[in-house]
Amino acid sequence: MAKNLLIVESPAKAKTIEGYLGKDFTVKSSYGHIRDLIKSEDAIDINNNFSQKYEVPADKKQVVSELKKLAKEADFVWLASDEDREGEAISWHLYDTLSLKEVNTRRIVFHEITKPAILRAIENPRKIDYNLVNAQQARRVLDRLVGFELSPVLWKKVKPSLSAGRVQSVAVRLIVDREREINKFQSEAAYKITAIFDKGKNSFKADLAERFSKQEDAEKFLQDCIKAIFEIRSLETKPAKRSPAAPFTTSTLQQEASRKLGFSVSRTMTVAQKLYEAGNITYMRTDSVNLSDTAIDAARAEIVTAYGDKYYQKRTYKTKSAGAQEAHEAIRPTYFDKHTIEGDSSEKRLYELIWKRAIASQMSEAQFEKTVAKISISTRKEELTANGEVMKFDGFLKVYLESADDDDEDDNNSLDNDNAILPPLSKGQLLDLQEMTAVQRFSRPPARYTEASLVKKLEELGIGRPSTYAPTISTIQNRGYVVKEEREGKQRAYEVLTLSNSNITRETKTETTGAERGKLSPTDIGAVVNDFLVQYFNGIVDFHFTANVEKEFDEIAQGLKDWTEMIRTFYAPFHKDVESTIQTADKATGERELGVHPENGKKVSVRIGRYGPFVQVGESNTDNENEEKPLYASLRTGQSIETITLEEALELFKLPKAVGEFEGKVMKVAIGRFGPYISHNGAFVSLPKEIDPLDVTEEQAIELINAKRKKDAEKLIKTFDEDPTVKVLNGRWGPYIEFGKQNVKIPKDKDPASLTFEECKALADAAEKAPKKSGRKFAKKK
DNA sequence: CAGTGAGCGAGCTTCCGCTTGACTT
Repeated sequence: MAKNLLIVESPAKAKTIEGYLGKDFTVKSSYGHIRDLIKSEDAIDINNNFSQKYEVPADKKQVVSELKKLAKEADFVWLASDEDREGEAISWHLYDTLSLKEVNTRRIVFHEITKPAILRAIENPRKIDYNLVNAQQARRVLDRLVGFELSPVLWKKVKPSLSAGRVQSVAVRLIVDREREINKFQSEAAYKITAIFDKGKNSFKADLAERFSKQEDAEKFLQDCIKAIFEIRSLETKPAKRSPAAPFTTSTLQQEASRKLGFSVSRTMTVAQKLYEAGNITYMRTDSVNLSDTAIDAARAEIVTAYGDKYYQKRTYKTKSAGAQEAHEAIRPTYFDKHTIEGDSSEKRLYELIWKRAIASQMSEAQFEKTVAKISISTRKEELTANGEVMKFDGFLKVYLESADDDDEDDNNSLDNDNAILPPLSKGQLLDLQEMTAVQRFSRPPARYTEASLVKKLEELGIGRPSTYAPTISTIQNRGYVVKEEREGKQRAYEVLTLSNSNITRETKTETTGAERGKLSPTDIGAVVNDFLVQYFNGIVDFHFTANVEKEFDEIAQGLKDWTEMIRTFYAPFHKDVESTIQTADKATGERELGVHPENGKKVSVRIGRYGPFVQVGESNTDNENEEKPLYASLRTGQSIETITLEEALELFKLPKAVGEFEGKVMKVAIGRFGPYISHNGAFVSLPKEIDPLDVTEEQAIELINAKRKKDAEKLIKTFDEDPTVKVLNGRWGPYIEFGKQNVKIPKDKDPASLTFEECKALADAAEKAPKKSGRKFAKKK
């Protein structure tokens, strides 16, 4: 039996370290935290210095008992969890739960998984740092108190099962605020002037910094240019340079994989996890941009061999994010000489991205020569500007260029042609105008957040951690606060004036604007919950709340502050707010009056109900028995109680409507949870997007029903005489049986075409009896 | 899933941060 037990957080790390340490060491993993606060409300005793009740969750029992057994047999136990607040707490929980003794327990830390770093750590053991543990307890207790006191307020005042927390509620707030900025935004149009000078390969572009908001001013400008003389008044050339970006952290990896590979934040993490477990990259949940010395050496060797000395530039990076705890290295390839890896295409692509970014981070800067030519116009006081850029040395750009977010590229400034190459020019040179255009451009509203740009923002605010960015984004979507949507763009007309051959022509063109994919927008419930929290708990959803408490956690970690004192100071007023809100606040429904019905003069209003947002026509609580009951209609997907108009709301009452008959049964069009559909004789057919549910014709409906039947028939493998509702079908994941409301997968060793009814029944019964594994948390209510 | 919205009340929901699989009609 090994004399030493060393415990780290991650099993992949354990494997690597075991290789470095030889047979005197058994290296095991705790799989993260092994204990947590008990689930019930009495986990924290408010009246007894916030003392906590912990338990080992069911899925950690096995890990703990194995570690306990090994710890008993070992001479020394080395606690090697990460060197940050959470890691220190993990060590303490291990110490406590495994009943370790101080004499044979060692706490060690390292920031990189390299042999020298591990050996150095083993030579420098220390004791558990209880200040750091206390800081973690403060963090844990604060989050529990906030989450478990705020959420029930929402259950009472908004809707059951909702949630609020220090991190998620701010994430939702960012998205709600952004949506309102967009709704409020008034687009302004202005004419942008661009000129093309000279011919053939000498031709180049120049533009005007000023824009004209009135068409007649733009036209006047072009008019003035017909007879003008264009002369280069000044010519300035200066060197410019560009430096590589730091190697990836979790957040920057998520952003770049989203922009360059189109990965969602959670997909990036799943793929990165595979790369990590296969030993191809370092740990993927990190806030550090630091590379180990061995990594820098390996990168240098790689760069010098592949590109030569002058491409190498040793660089060290400093983190910019406020809350960084830097327990790990930056994300980098384990071996820089491994250019490609085994794996599926997403693993290969993500690895390539990581490899390039890490390599580029140790390369020399790219050098440019920037030229700015100012061109005077004899008939006007304004000047045109031509920008040119020539790359003198590519440097790091040989391997990697960081891309920018949508909202970074700004077509409102006049520098969007600064990558162009200018022909040889000289001061005083006269230019020959080929063409000049005045194009109507519109100012753009702020961009909606993508998952990745939300992560970026949260990181800037110091909210959330590398391990929680992806889960937080899932949470706010699962709670129904936020949706990720595709938005179709709208057509917009714009004017183009062209001056060519001393002649000005005018043309109206159209462009698509506002088309978006994968952007986050708030739901009505998200907005109502947000407004409620902002009104009654502004301190908690304040963007700086986390940053402020983090400062206090740091003081606790340094031993300068008592953690119970900090929590007490926070909790007293917070709890008072909770109590008074429960007492005084009205139920939040987001109710908004749209006006009165044009025909019967009844009040039309929208609000959130048990089943989501809806319109109501007429008063609900009438004292008069004789008065008619109000009418209700649900809003459609994409509509919001905040922006819906009276006209749109009244449209909703036109459905469901009968569109005709088919095979002696009525066909009805209605809007369901998944969009507009036709119902006919107990069957349902979704309407394609391009058909407006309000003007579906009888012919269209019949056609759609027949198309659906045909498609279903293609999926069908067989049916049975015993029970025609039981079907064997070909699905997206292979063949399955539809047995009543149950879908049962057919095992690979069975041929779907030759299944008998009895076999199907047996498979369905077996699936029914099989214990429902709780992978998903969407427990269906009866 | 497939057009619901009264009011009452039992019993449920909920946080953030460490980890990895199990899961997907």
